[in-house]
Amino acid sequence: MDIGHCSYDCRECPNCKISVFSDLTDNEFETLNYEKTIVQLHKGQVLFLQDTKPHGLYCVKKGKLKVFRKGSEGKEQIVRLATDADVVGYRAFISDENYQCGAAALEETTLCYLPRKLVQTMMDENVSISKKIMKLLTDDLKNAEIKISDLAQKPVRERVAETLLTLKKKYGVEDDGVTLNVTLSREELANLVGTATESLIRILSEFKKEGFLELEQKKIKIIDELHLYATAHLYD
Amino acid sequence: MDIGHCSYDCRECPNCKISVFSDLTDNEFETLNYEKTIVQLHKGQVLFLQDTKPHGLYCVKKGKLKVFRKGSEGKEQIVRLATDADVVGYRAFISDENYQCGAAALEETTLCYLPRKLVQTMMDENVSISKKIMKLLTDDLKNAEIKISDLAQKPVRERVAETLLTLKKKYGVEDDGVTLNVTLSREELANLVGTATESLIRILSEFKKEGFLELEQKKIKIIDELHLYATAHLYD
DNA sequence: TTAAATACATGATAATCATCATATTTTAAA
DNA sequence: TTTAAAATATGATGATTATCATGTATTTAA
Repeated sequence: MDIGHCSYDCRECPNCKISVFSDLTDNEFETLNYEKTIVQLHKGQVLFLQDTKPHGLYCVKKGKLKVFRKGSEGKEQIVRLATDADVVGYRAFISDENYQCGAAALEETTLCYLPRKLVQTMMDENVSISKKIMKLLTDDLKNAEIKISDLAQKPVRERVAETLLTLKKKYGVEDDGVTLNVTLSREELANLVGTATESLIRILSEFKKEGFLELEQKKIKIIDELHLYATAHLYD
Repeated sequence: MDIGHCSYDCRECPNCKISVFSDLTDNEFETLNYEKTIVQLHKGQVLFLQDTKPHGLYCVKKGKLKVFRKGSEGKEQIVRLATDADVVGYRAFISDENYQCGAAALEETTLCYLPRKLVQTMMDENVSISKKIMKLLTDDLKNAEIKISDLAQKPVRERVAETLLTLKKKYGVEDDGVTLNVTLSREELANLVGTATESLIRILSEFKKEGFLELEQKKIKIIDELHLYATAHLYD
């Protein structure tokens, strides 16, 4: 994990228009520029560990991360995914508790680290930040509640279909228009769906046989999106 | 669902000391008293339905509620429980979306309904309210994330044990010190655990045979809490 | 480049869990 | 109170899913 001081103006960051920090004054941007730290993560590297204490929060400049929780048997459940302009590690930070999830990079990722004091000052001075963090929380809670009812009610096959569609929505596709723009191992995909790795693999093969997908190593191409939607039972 | 205008001063409400509205000025209390509406729900009555539009939020004065989500097969998954001083229906309200969960009373319940405008004014004028709502959100998100990893990783038996302990923590016990202070049907318990009703019933019987519980109709007595903790695998 | 390690894949099997059937008990209604 | 309806309980069965075993492919490191 490389850490270095600011090398660019946050106002130049393309995410600043859509992120939590979009409505800052010039003064606030100056402070942000000065106080923030750049964090560079290689694929697989850990940003923070479950059960450790947060000292600030992270804003994703570019890259992809998984947020996961380890069960008693050591198996990890991916609870959420993050990408450009997302904020990670903010739940524990806001509620002043230890992280209950860990986070790790899915690919080369650049983040900005904002130390506790900076965030607190900004939240106190600028109401729009609180409001936007609240929006993050409600969105995350919404998705978490959907995930709960899915896990309790849908069979694995439906959840796999749904997960693939979620991945497309979250990370988009490559230039060919079909290849999911994210690289996950089968194990990670299984940990996202909430199933055994072998079951996930089997269902991917089924989907391939049925013509819904094409698989090339870790690359997944969504060929028949409509049938995926149908098997996911998303709209009924 | 009985609705009536305020008959008492919110400052008298025992929940006001611990709820979201603990740090109000006298002026704000006056407005609250005037604008709020009392809602009375009998057991089983619905407070709001999934996919409908929220117009305000509800503060539980006294009672118990379930917040649940209906799956495509009509089965409901209980996502959260509420009791005195809890706020319900606030996620959808804050993010200005339709309810994605419904809510219904588990017993005779009294709530205060705060209409949209009132809440918005109060949140704008009083920062402490936003902060406390944010705390609600982080707590709910935390619990939701735990529930996700439990559903994905723990077998039903462990989840039943954990659910019983959660119920004890949330609603406490009767004067005898062992009887759970909440009445749920077996189906509701199953919908809370995320399993089939028959499976839930079977495991309750197991726990009874093993001496962890005593069952008298809908009343559940926790006799051997330590063994329940052990089977729930909560601390490892 | 080759060997070792890791990830992926698939079959066989076993465990978990849901569903169906049915009986009993409890609750609600006539 | 009596009857009907609903909830609870339990057994039998089948489907789903996890685990284990093993083989193949892919990646990584020497």
